[in-house]
Amino acid sequence: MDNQEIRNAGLKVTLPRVKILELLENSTQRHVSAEDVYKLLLDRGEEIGLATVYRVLTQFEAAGLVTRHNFEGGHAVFELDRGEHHDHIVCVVCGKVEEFMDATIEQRQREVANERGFEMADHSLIIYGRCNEHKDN
Amino acid sequence: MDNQEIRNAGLKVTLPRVKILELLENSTQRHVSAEDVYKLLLDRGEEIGLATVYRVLTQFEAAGLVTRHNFEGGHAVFELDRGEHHDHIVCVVCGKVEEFMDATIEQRQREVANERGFEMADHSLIIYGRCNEHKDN
DNA sequence: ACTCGTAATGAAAAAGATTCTCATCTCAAT
DNA sequence: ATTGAGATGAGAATCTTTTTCATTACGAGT
Repeated sequence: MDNQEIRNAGLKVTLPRVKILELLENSTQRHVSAEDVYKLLLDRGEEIGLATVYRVLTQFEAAGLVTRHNFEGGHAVFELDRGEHHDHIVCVVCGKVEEFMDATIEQRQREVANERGFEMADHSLIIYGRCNEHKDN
Repeated sequence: MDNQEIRNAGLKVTLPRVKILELLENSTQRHVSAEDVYKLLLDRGEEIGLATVYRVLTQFEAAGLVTRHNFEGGHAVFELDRGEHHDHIVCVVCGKVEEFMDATIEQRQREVANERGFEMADHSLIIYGRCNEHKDN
């Protein structure tokens, strides 16, 4: 379970780390900022310092447990890695985020990289648009 | 020339705006942060306040003159729009940035958005990889 | 060219996000 | 249980960006 994942990451199994990982697994929000994590933990009665939240999230990222996204808004959001890769589409009006995976795009990205002598390691694709409810505005 | 572009954006033609636009056109760096712009202007002997640089860049973005990128690093970078849209491929070893445009990917993005009830307004695609000289490492 | 109202600027303060410092505490190997 | 390395918490510090507000500059109309 959690403890093993943390251990595998080469980190000591501490209460803050366990609680943060639990929260990421159980939260209804898929994309949370450090501040979000801090507050959600408070709601659950866990008083874990904000600095620790930042530290742990950064460590989880380095360990490949979570991914950090630099969406717009001046702050990073984190997402628990669940194996399956996907990209994001964000509503510029309400901020709603949906996920998608498109084989054609994935394939072409790899080709584009190769054509330019690059070996693709990773990529970040975010589509911005107006969702159903905000197409007018 | 510049003045007209600024006027077309619905902005008054002021010295700071002209100087910043000039700098973006002549700079060798394609991607500059607000801080970069501020310092490059200082180097040229133009003392324009940092707050003004932020304001003007934001206005230029709203006017479609420049694009704001949220690369990693905790700060935004701006790039002068030269008409032709393109995405970026970044070498994770040396930081080299190349630009590309792929019609297939562009097309699929629009389709993916539509399939999900979104109307695409913009997108950000960054491929990370190892360039020619760093494929080993 | 001159006047005048509006919009723009600069400096400093404020706000927001993230990192750092350091004294204290906790995990886990012995 | 002991102990030392690593982790934590609180607050300070740093960095980026925005806001405030008094002053200044643009440009429309004369």
